[in-house]
Amino acid sequence: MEMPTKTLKGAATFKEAPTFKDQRRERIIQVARSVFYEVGYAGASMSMISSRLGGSKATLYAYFNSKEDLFEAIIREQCGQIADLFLAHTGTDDLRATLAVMGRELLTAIMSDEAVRTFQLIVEESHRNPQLAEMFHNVIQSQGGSNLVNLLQAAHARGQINAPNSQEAAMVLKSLIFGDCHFKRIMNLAAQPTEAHLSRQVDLAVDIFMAYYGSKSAG
Amino acid sequence: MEMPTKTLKGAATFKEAPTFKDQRRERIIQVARSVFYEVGYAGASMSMISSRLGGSKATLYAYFNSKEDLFEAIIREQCGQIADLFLAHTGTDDLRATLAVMGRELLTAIMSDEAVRTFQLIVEESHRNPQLAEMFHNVIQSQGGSNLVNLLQAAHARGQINAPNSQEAAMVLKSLIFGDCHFKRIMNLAAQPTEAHLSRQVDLAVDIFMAYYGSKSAG
DNA sequence: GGTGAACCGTACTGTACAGTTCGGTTTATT
DNA sequence: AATAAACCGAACTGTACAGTACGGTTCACC
Repeated sequence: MEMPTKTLKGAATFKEAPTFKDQRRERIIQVARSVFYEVGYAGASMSMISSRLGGSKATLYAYFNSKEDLFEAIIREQCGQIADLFLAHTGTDDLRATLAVMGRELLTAIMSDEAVRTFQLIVEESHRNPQLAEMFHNVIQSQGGSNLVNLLQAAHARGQINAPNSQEAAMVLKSLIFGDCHFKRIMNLAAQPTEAHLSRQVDLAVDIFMAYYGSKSAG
Repeated sequence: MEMPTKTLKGAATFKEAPTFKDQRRERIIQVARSVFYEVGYAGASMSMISSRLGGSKATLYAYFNSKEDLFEAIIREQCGQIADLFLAHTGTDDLRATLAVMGRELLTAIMSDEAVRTFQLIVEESHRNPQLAEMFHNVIQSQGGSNLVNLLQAAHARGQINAPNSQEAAMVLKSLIFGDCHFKRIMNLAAQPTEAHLSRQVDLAVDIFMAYYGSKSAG
């Protein structure tokens, strides 16, 4: 069903073809995303999407079998973009600095307009489509979190902190970093935080974290 | 428009009448709530509600002018019920114990099935109806939170903790108490926590909180 | 310059919904 | 028993939607 062998688009036969219809697919996702993000899943209609797209509804259905399919593709793509925000970190000797950097990264990612709206839509659809929630959580947990777990584990082994349960310690740090920003943001009760607010939040989180795990014997 | 003077229902003229139609109104809210909670706002229909209620749709509209009205009444009532879960607390000398008790109360309330579902519905509707989000947040913040702020303020004044910014300290404690339970719960990725898990979470939160604010100079 | 796939526009099918209307019926107050 | 309010059931209005059908059109490739 998918283009067997076929020289295409002038550009010779690279392994990664320039994609005749992948481009269109990408554009559909872009447009549909903006519609879903404006009016929510239930509020959006395929007619609205196709009209804003410019083409016909039939074309839309040639790329996606259903509204649900399209929505899923959008969330999937968005999760990928959020995951890309998390860089790989190797711990340095300055643990506090490393945690602060990772914390800023995490908080910035999760508080971005796109991530917040994605989260809201996932919550809205979490009954009909629980896999989306799992996927999103994996992005935050694994991409943004297992980094953290590994780092804390290493720091524990090095004796920089006393955190035998690195999973739990990572959870604590994440909770401190999020603060109540995220909670409020999800309800549209707060705008994207300023750089200053963000820094304050992360620094406080690291301070508190280190006060507990830094030196004394813990749990 | 509302029953001028009228002896009613056998029961004599108390100030708080036994309510001929308030009972029915209450029952409508009950039924509608269960429907909204099962299928969400968009997924629910007034026909479904009235049929499950037993009466006719016209009766339903005699009590509530619109679907939106009905939904709002439900959320409002639910917020009231959640607020009722928070008791008044006067600080004792044992600060840790007091914090643990309040923490358990807060976590139990916010992690209950009803509170979680209410939160999800509010998120779903937060674009169309931002006041609901505000109301919900007020319940958590003011009922469950200003207690905490006052208590921490008093503890600071008494020298039990060093937290000049009691607002911020309360935020920190709340974040620690919530942990990642709430985050996961909202996405339907976790069930109601067990008593043991709940206790562990709160005790850890209080430990970390006191490690930072308990003795040394902070912020 | 001809073949076929992708596309367009538009109209259609069938369904579902919010909210209304209305004639008949119960129920409670006098 | 008489009066009026509340209620029932069921049909109805108008709208909006997901998804399909189809004849005509572009456009890439041979």
